[in-house]
Amino acid sequence: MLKYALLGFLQYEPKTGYDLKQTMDGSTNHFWHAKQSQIYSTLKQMEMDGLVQSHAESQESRPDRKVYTITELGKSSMHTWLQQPVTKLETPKQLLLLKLFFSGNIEKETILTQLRLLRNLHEQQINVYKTEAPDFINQISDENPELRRDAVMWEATRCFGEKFENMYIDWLDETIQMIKKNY
Amino acid sequence: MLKYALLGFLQYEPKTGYDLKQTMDGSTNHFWHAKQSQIYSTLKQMEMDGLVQSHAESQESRPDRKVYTITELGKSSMHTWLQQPVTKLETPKQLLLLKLFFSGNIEKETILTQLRLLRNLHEQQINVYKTEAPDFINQISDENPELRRDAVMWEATRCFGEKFENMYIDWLDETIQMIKKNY
DNA sequence: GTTTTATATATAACTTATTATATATAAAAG
DNA sequence: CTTTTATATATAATAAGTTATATATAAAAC
Repeated sequence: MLKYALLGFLQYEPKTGYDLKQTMDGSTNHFWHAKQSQIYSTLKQMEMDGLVQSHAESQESRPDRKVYTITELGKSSMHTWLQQPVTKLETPKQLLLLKLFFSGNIEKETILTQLRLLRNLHEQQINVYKTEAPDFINQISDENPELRRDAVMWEATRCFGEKFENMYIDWLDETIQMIKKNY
Repeated sequence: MLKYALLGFLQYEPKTGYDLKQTMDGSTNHFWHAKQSQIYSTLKQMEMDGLVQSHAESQESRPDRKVYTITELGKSSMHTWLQQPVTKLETPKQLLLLKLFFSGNIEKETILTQLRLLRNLHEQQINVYKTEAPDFINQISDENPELRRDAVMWEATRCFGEKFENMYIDWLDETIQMIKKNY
């Protein structure tokens, strides 16, 4: 599926693997991420499949930039994918839940410490969604009115992140209380 | 990480790869899943690493059962893992959010149809958490009082699933309204 | 002035996960 | 009585993802 994320960004403008990594880290990271090495090898595969085309751009004092441009095949392939609905529930892997599931004979305080540590991490993440993210979206949609519809979608994914983190913290608080009582 | 899921179940009793697949499908599936082939190859690797030991059990009219038993090394390895806290936020991949993020020039009705379809799937899943899952947990913890603490943990993961699905449906409803208005 | 960080690209080795396929039998369904 | 489903085990081929490493330069920090 990574190829669709890359095609998605290349629809706006040509980019290098490096650019794509930076862009993903700053936007889709909370629901789609990839390592640099995976982006490079996926781009290579995508060029072989005719979805993108690369050309070298020389720079004065840096190595050449290998800039990828989306092809017509890439555009139609992306469009087709976007039309298709998600027909199966996703059950993403959650390390914390796996650990908790088997923690029936772990000391009470060890578990509580783990849950409180995780609560801090999630609280930090909420602030990212509440401040950084909306600024970024408002800025883009003010400066580029033609991206208004895109910005609606970006805002929807930001909302999801915020809701998810709030739900997660609620659950952590309930679980901490539950373990205090019943354990 | 799959090995810890397998070790976790083998702590209760020896099982075959087939058993483990059935058990996972019926319990950890919403936060940890694996294909049969992955379970078989992971068990093989785990035996080489000394975490489990297998023995053949012959059956009258079926192929032999290859039953895996957890070793002392497996038990201590599992215990060590359970003590370690989760120190990084997980950002699980979500196909629907990726698709939505790039749906800025997809027809309104196409997106709304996709979101409504997904809403149905999540509503079905809520019922699983609200009925099937708690029954299973109550039954086990009544019949096996020594598993009371385990059942507390299982209930915590079930709660997460229920909360997650409720949050997801709320978000879908809000997003559907938002797209109706702003698109 | 030396170290660190950022820019920019890329590969090798490895781990993890998925899809497809193979064998074999018995019970249940049509 | 034929097909399908369930039980039970397993491998091959492929795809996806991670970790570690390599090269090269310039700007910024210490």
